[in-house]
Amino acid sequence: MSIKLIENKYDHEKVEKEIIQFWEENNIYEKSKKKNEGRPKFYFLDGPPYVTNPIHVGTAWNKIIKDVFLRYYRMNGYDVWDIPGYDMHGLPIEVQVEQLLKFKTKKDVLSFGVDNFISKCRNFALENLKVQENQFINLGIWMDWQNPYMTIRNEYIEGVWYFVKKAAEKNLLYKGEKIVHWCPRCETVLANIEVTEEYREKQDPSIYVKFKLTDSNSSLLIWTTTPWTLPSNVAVAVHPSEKYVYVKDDIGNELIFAFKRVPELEKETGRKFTIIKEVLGKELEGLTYEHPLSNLIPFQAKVKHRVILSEEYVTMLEGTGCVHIAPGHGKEDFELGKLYGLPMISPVDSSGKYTDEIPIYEGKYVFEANEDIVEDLKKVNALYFNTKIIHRYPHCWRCKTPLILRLSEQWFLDVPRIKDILIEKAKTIQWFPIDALENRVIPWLKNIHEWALSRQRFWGIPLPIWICSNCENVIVIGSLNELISNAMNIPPTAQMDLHKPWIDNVNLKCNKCGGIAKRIPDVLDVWVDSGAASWASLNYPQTKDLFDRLFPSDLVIEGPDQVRAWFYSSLVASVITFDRIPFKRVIIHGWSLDETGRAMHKSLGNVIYPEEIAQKFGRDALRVYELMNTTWEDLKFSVNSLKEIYRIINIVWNTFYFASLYMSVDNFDPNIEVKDEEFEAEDKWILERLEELKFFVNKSFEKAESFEALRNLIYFLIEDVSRWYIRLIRRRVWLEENLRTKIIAYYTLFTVLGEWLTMFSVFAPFMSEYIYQRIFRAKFNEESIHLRDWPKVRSYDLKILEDMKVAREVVSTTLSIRMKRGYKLRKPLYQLVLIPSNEFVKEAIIKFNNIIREQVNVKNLRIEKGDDFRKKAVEIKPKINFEVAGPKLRDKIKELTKYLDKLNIDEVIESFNNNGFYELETPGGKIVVTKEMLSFEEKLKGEFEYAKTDSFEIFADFTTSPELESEMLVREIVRRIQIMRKLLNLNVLDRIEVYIAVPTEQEVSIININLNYIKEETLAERIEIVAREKIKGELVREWEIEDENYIIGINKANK
RNA sequence: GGGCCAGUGGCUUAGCCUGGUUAUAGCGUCCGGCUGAUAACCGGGAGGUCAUGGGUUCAAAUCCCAUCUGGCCCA
Repeated sequence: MSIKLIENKYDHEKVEKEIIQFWEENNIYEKSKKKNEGRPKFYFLDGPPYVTNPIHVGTAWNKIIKDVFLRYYRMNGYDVWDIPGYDMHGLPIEVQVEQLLKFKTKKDVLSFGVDNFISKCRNFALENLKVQENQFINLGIWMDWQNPYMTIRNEYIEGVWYFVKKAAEKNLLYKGEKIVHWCPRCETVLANIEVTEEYREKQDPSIYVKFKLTDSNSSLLIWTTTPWTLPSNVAVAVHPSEKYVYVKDDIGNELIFAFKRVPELEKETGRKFTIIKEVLGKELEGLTYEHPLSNLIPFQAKVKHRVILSEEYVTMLEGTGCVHIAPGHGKEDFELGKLYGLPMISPVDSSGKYTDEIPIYEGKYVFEANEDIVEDLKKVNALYFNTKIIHRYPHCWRCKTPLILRLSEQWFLDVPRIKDILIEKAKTIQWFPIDALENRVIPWLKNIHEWALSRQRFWGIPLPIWICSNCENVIVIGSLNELISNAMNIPPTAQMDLHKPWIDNVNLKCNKCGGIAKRIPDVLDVWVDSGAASWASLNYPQTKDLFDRLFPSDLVIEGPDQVRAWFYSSLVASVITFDRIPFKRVIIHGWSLDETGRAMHKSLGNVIYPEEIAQKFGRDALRVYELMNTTWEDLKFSVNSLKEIYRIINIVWNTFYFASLYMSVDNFDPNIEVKDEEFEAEDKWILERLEELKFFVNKSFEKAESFEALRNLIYFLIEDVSRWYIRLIRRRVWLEENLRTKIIAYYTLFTVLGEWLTMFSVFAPFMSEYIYQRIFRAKFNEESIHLRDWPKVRSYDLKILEDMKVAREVVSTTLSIRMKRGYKLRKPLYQLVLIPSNEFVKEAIIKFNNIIREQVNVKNLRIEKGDDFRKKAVEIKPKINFEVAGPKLRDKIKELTKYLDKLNIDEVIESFNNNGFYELETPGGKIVVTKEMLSFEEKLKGEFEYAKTDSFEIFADFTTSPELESEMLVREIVRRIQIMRKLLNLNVLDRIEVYIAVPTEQEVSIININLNYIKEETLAERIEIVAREKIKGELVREWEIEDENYIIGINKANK
């Protein structure tokens, strides 16, 4: 196989189209897996994306990071388990399906038929899965797309059941009455973590209400923003150690509230309060009051309303310091209710409407009832002040309905009981970034509450709990086998599907009394599904071999929101089920924001989809752009920055184009044998530099810092290969014959680029493959770059790396000196004198003196000691201090001025140092010049320029000569011919004929002397110097060189 | 209300853990140069209250405290 030419312009569309097809037709992904079968395992666990919306660039970033690590481990010889997963149950899908079907309530679902609804949900999930799957594949993400895990499959459901069963065995599963966040539209409980998603602005009444004491004219003043909870009020809480006041306002009301709230209340209500009496909160305990609506609400007549104490829940920061307590509709209220044995009243049904317990409001939606209640309070003169407030209030995260708090019976997981174990286990997981454990994970775990597992919905994993209708025995099922062996009846279904409604028809035989046990109708919180992924995705407990081989996962990678979500649910589930951690290593990546730093939201209209970017700039550019970002910092997605990356990728491409151009033209055979001593200094350097790079890249991957690896790779290619190494080997590459040194340069470049590309392929798999196929297949056996092994690292020579740094510094410093002087690079510099600051620098300069000489175009390079050379280059010029010398020398000063330039400075200085003065002999007599009369200025001699760095000083000697001038002229002419070759679009190998008309005879001889050089440089067969009117050629051009006129004509030579 | 992360020229960013000459680089901009990779490349200039205010220290972008802005999380 030979090295093929790649296009001179990077065309991402062509590249990616071809490579996608290539991978598919040749099953490259499958081969990359097969290669490592039976070798050490690497179990990657995909955090399943939820299958509703198409992915955006943030979701893409997540999978792209995963892809990089998967490729890295595959290339390092691991047998990588890489199935993707999808989270497919839950309320979000139900809500979207309901919207499609135009359903308004849960009853609509029931009348539509649960089986029909379930099948709609399943199809919806599967369709969305397909959309996302195609998007992922399209980005070049290599996962086992043929075998994804889906939370809706029977085997997966069993895995989740297994967890519930274990929880039950450990007595962590219990049924309890709790105040829960409830969505009145979806008619189900929501878990805490679902609620915090959606705090949004809502306008509510803000009312102050008088609760008149039973045996006094005074009223407790309470404040609430939820009037609809007032019918359920049974108590008022006050702070025991805060001061409370009895006041009279300017219209005769007698009120009781916290002293600290007086100023705020005066401001808000516009009333003036006169304090009558002060008491401590605890003195109010036990006072009884009348519920203002007791006439309208039958059960309120029976309640004994009283004042209770709470340090914890009474704040002086808002309200009145007298807190309305409704244990059926508030978490704190509920806690206090239990403590004081208060009645738990919750006259609101699952759809958020009042029940018949309150006949006058029966059937009314609570938020709509607010106004009625306010009116009714007004009627009985209990409403003290009424206004509106806009505050943050929880809403249903899917349907955006405001939530209510409601007492309800649910199944809970007693997580707080295993809190300490969870924290201990979390500490044995390796978290990236390392601060995440202390700063995010542990604080979250310290703060956990019980977990409400049950949902009163349809599209979810059925809770595997059966209750005996006879003896109320609770049976929890942990697998399909267990279900079958305990079932009284398995409904005949062609396809057994563990979802509702099928499962609801399975009755079990009670293992205590033999009675009939029926399943509770609830499904599981969808967060439980993914929490079991670490084993359910391996079909455990249905089959055991995968689990035994793989569990626990070696790596998971997700966003910061998963600390409280998936990382948490996985930890809880795994610890409960196996007493083991679910994964050993966690990488937490940042959040994707738009260019201005705002989170991407559909509603903000700032969502960017990967397809748009891929189409414009290519998948590799998107990947490289996202992967360059520090993984655990937020990614501000900016198209402008992405364009920069696109440019970088172009340089990468260009570098490979350069290689492919010359190697293919020269038919370079990369399979040659090369001996160590054949390498030139720059070859040795780049090869050592490559080793250093490999070392850095590996180290970065060990620290999970793939972004550092990538930055190092790109820096190396641009800075060291493209801008330096290739510049150094140019002359060797232009050599016409297949000289050994040229072959060695090719060999070196081939080696470096080959290893580099292999590492780069995990980041930019498409272009890497494309280039590999054309250039590197000529040597490497692997059918695809992705079947290659990760390059091996050896120890490397640091000294040569340091030496080259010195050489590069010399070159750039000298170029900058030339620039200052306006001295063209084409014009050779006479001499460069370097004064190294130490031995090490000196050695480096000697080692790379050829490179330096060539790069700065200098004839002589000398190394000198500083002081010696300074004398030659620096001129010391005396200056007369007229204000000192004038008065003393008077008219003789003219004489001194005349002789000033002729003074022997060394003599003068010596005399000054010895005597303090100098005697100047002039025809007009002696002049005594004192030290004070002269000052000295150090000045570089005209032909010198000077520069200094930490490592060396440079004197550049710009002395010119006819030889240097002619050399420049020759190079100028060569350059003009080269431009003309380009204009004629000639191939690098095409030969030409040249005709030149020059201004004077002098140039004729210069050109004649250098004829061979010009021929070689320009591939000219013939050069003729002719008169201006005799110029011919396909292209004729007039040129100005050093203000003189030349005419050049060129022709493609006949073969 | 609480916790965590970030704030560095017009833009994107390195450095911060482990304090130490003149704060990194790219883009953009201005000037110049090179070029057998040629719609690539190189050199130089201008451009900075290192978010703000305190503190520790001989010395702070870096460590500590407070504040502001944005993000994430919790209540």
